[in-house]
Parts: sequence; C-alpha cells; structure tokens
Amino acid sequence: MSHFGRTGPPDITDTYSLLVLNITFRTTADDLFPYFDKYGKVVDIFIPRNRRTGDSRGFAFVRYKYADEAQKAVDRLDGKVVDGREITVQFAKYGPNAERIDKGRISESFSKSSYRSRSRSPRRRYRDDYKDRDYKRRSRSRSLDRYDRDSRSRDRYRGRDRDYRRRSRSRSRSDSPDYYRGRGRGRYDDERRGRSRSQSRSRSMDSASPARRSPTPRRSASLHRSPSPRAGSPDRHSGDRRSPTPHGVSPTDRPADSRSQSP
DNA sequence: GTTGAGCGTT
Repeated sequence: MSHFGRTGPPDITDTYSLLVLNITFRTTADDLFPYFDKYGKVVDIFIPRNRRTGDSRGFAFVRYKYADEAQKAVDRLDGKVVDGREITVQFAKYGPNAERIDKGRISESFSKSSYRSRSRSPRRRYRDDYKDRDYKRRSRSRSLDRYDRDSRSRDRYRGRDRDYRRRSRSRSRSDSPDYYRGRGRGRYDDERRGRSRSQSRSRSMDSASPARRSPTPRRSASLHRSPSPRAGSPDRHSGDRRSPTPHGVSPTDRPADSRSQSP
C-alpha cells in the first residue's frame, strides 16, 4: 500500500489515471493516498521525481479502478488544499507508454484507423522542448538555432509560455546563465549540465572567438572597489572618512556629492 | 533550506 510506484505499474489496462498538479515538493504518494482513497479505490499512485536528486517534480499520478470514482475525485479534490498547497486534479491525457488515454482510461488497444488526428498536443511539447532547446543550443551553432526557432514557430505557443521562453533565452545569452539557476528549474539541471559538459569542447570550437574574450576588466575593478572597501583600514574609528579613499574611488567620481555634504 | 509550469516508473 505504501509502495506506490516502487515496483512499477501493476496493471494500467483497466485503470483510470488522474494527474495531480500543483502539489508541494514534499508531498508523497502516501500523503495523497488518503485524500484520493476516500473517494474511490486507488490502484496506484506514482510521483515522478528526479532520478538523481530524488526530489518530487511537483505533480503526481493517481490511478483509480473505476471512472466514476475518478471523476468524483477530480470534482472533489480539484482545488483542494493539500499540505498547504492547492492541488489540481484532472484526467491524465498521456500514458506512460506514450499511448493515448481516453477520459483518463488507458486504452492501448486503440487503432490508428479509428482516430488519426484528433488534436495536436500543444502541452506535450513543453517537456520535450526544454530538453531539446538546451541540447540543441549547446551542440548546434547559432545558425541552426535560429532555424529551429523558426521551425517551431509554426506551432504558435500560448501567450505567457512563449514570452517566458523567449525571455529566458534572451537573458541567458546576453545577461548571464545564472538566471536559470536562480529561477529554479533545477529539476533538470542535472541533464543540462551533463550535456553542456560533454559539448563544452564542441561549443568552444564553434565559437572560435579567441580575441572576443574581454570580460571588461575595467568594470570589474570598479565593481570590486565599491563593495569591498576593506583595502582601506578596518579601524576607521578616527572619524576621518576621507582617509580610506586615497586613490580615485572611480572614474566617475561625484564631486557634486562631496561638495553637497560639506557646505 | 529555496523553486511552481506541467503529463509517468518496472
């Protein structure tokens, strides 16, 4: 009972999968079990998590034995506050075997002749995208990158998603890749890092810009001086604030300021 | 210790 997802999928042919989103990163299958078990027979609960860190991704899959129970759970647990977070319960659309799911029910016996193109899955590209995006960006050169972006442009993303994607890209290239780490997305950082390390060499060769490596030492020096005035004297009890600044503080000193405070 | 859009393992 407490070993949900430990031994793999038991029987997914006659089970209805529910996708639980917006759950806390600390919520486990056992924590969700009582919530869903109250509304029906829960066959299995699986929470995808990082293979390396082992942290939950923030969503879980709950499999019910009957559709009516699953439906009830969705209606009752959707929007329910669990562990201090409002969870989102809905029928799963995609199966573990990349099979199509009908109303949460995993139907592996679906024939291609039955339904050919019902509706393209716009959200499925999300996960596949972030991976492909990083991978291609590092392994391929800039030209291909643009081509890729154009190619996928045809799909037309949703408003906020597209913006988020574009912004990150822009910032990461012009500002600093730290944005990614600071933002959080560490769930797949391991994968990203592994790839980048391997492709590190390739990327260098592609760039081929030896004389283009100028981290602007002048600006660096200025920055270091400002926040670290330790070069002066730790014991400035003398009260003489002019002492610790014998040299030019910065190329853009502010005489007006000095004058202002000493009429 | 943090994060927060989304669809899954033996």
